[in-house]
Amino acid sequence: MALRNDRILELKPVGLAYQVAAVLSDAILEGDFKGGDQLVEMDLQSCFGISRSPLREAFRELEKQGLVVIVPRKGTYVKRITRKDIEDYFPVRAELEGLAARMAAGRMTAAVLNEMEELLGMMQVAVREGDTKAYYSHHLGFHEAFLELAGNELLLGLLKNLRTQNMWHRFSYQYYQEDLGKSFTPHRRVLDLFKASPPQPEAVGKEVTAHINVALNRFLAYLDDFEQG
Amino acid sequence: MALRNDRILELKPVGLAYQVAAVLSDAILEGDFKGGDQLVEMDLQSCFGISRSPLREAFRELEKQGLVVIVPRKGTYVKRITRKDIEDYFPVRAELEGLAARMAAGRMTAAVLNEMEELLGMMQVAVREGDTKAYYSHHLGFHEAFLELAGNELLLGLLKNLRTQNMWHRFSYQYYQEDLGKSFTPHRRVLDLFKASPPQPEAVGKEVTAHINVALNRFLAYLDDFEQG
DNA sequence: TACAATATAATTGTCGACAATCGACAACAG
DNA sequence: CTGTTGTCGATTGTCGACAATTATATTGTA
Repeated sequence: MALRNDRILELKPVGLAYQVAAVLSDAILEGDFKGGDQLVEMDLQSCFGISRSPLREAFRELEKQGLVVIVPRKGTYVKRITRKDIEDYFPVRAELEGLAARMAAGRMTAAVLNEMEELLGMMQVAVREGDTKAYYSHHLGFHEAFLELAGNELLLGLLKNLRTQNMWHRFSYQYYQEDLGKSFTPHRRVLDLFKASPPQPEAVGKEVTAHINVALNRFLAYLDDFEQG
Repeated sequence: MALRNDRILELKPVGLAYQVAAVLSDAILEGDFKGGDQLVEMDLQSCFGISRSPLREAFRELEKQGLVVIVPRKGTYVKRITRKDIEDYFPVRAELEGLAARMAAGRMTAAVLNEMEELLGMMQVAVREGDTKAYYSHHLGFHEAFLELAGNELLLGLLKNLRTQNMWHRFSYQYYQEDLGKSFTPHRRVLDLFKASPPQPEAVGKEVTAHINVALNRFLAYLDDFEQG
């Protein structure tokens, strides 16, 4: 059998529902739909050229990600991001990432430390070059490095969901530039604490939690300007 | 307007999907389905006398609650509860409830204190009478009292989901009796700390977190006996 | 018998149509 | 003019049938 598995392009991942969910998720994250907009099944059906069944399943998927709310017999609406949502979000994420950091501190390895050091370096470069996209990407990797090390699947899943929403917040408010670089130093501190020997779980956890709560304050300050100015 | 808000009797919740989801949820919690069992659409369809569409939506609902896992093109399976699931679960819940307690401590009211005191009293009665069901119910109320007071919707939602899984664990292992009463004293301490003036958020948070992690150890000890003996 | 290829059955994925429900507006009674 | 009731259009909820995929059984061959 020569040439047997060359999906050149368009390899179907699985199921229309998941593909549609992915597309809609991106669309929402990019701001193609505004908060409060109703996702009308008939419209999207003709738009995608598919039936309503996979669409409805895609809606359920989006609801799981917290991007929409499904109101029975009314419809599916893009979730509105309020200030309170953001105020609620950060403390929860701060606490969970702090927990993850504590757990990771006890099992830190040289390999992961190197990986984080490398990512931190790339973050610094991204700051110098003003490349917000790259900064965010490496920033993401930095956090994921110790989250996975923590080895708690439930925790990992929760934080993944939360991260989606965080990305959404940032997109929604074009907060990128303001944040760029401001969070570099705290990450440096976190990594240094991870290097401590013997491990200092409590200190690392505190630092991570604090760093995220500081990010909340920066975000809220930005929101104040945004709302008033 | 005389008689304006008395729903006399249960007018239809909404939608077959939600009703089915509720029934299946109870069935899983009660152990009518074992972990790993496949929920076959055709079977349940004829069982409930409905179509497959609402069933599939109900599956998505159950997945959101963490009771099943949906494997594309394979099927929907009742989640297997492993020891690691439990080990992962408690620290996360402990951390989040600790956070909720800290937040609630700052806004505690006499009304809520009284409510918690009353619930604690009923828990004690339940212990004396060996009424596990009542104990669990009041225990639930005790926790919910300060969770709601925290005023963080996201946190409340996450913990509600987690609680469902906790209930499931207990059901799965018939852990009820062992636990009965063992957790009474810690709750007494938590409530006393909530009464402190000025409020001591850190102390309350620590106590709550610790109390839940102790519960984990009790559960794991029980599991050891269960597995070996 | 062991193993591979094929045929068959079981199960999920998708579709188009019909029914139930909701919101808005019009018609009507007071 | 105001409040209630009825009708209509729009949208979601449900259904039964068909297509695609996966799992199982059967057959053929060494």
